[in-house]
Amino acid sequence: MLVADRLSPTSYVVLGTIALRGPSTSYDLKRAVGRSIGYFWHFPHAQLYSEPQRLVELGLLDAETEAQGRRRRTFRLTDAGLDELRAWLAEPTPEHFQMRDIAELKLFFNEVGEPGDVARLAREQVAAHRERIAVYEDMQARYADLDAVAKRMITLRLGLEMEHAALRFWSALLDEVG
Amino acid sequence: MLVADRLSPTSYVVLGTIALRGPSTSYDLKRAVGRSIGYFWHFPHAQLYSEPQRLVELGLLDAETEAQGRRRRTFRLTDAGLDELRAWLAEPTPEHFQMRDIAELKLFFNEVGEPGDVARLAREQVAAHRERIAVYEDMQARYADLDAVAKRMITLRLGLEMEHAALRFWSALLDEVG
DNA sequence: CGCATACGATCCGTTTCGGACGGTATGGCA
DNA sequence: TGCCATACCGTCCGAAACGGATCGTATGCG
Repeated sequence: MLVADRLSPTSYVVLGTIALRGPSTSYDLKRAVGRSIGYFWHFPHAQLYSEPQRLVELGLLDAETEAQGRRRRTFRLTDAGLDELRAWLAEPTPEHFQMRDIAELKLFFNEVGEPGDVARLAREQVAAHRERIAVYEDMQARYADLDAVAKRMITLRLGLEMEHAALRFWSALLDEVG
Repeated sequence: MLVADRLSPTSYVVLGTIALRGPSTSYDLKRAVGRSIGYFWHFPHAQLYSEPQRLVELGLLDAETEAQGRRRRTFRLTDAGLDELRAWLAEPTPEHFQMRDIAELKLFFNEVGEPGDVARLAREQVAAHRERIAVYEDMQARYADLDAVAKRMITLRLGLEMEHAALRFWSALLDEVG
């Protein structure tokens, strides 16, 4: 069995984050993911504890446990791990993105609800997307000139495009239904 | 324990789809979801067989089994089920939408890859989003004047906004690195 | 009549999920 | 110095989600 067959997107998040930050504990990963990828890829933290262990067993990471104190486990990329990550970056991406938007679901079923529901929903969504846009713009402003992270920050532009698209849609809908 | 606490978005997809189409078998649900919600909310078909049964136990659906032949089970909404659905439609939606976009993940980690990777990725994504836009536009054209489904088709507009946003982003990126 | 194909349903092992919990270090204050 | 509050850090576990494999049933066609 190919190693790559045993890997999920989660695996690559772990490999990639360690590649970017250097040797990391699970807690480091948790915080790093929370501040970055977490915004566009939902992630239960428990995975950041189990997944690295799996990757060690597959030979893509190795681990070192602190001698005393908390006995934190620090994971670092092996050569095989880096190769695997690079291969993944180079290969085609057949899956289309997936969305999970409760609001869109509610909108789809709006016929069943009360007349006012759609307007309330739209108002809420407008507010939520505005808020998120503010967060992204703030991040962009704070990191814009840090060369070290500039290349990662490009995903923020995609996030902003998406948020603006959603905002446009819900605003227009709100105009229509009042 | 409140009934609503035992419900997931999946539950509302089932309740909502039955509300829109009337009494349905699991297979009906599977096809209906595949043609509509499936485009913006990923769904393993097995759930459409287990979830209705759960909802029967919660009193939100009731079921009738064909006497002979395939003994299909047809599910219909109970009053409690309709109330539950309506309550959900009326209540606030605190969660922000979630995306899962492998391409965005790869872009975030692009520093680790080869220089050409980003351009290849962008080219792929441009093609994929163009294709999806064509599908949506086709659906829109075909159903535009069917009053029966017009209200649901509004979610298509949101889907199109999202796809165009993604397309804009990847096209611009391609211009920059391509 | 027999076979190919689409229809319809279920099973089951694996992975994900997320919330709850429990232990550990640190700094401040009494 | 000892205690407490708080942040830090890690794990567990039941419940869903997942998806692929499988299996019976009807239908149409040669």
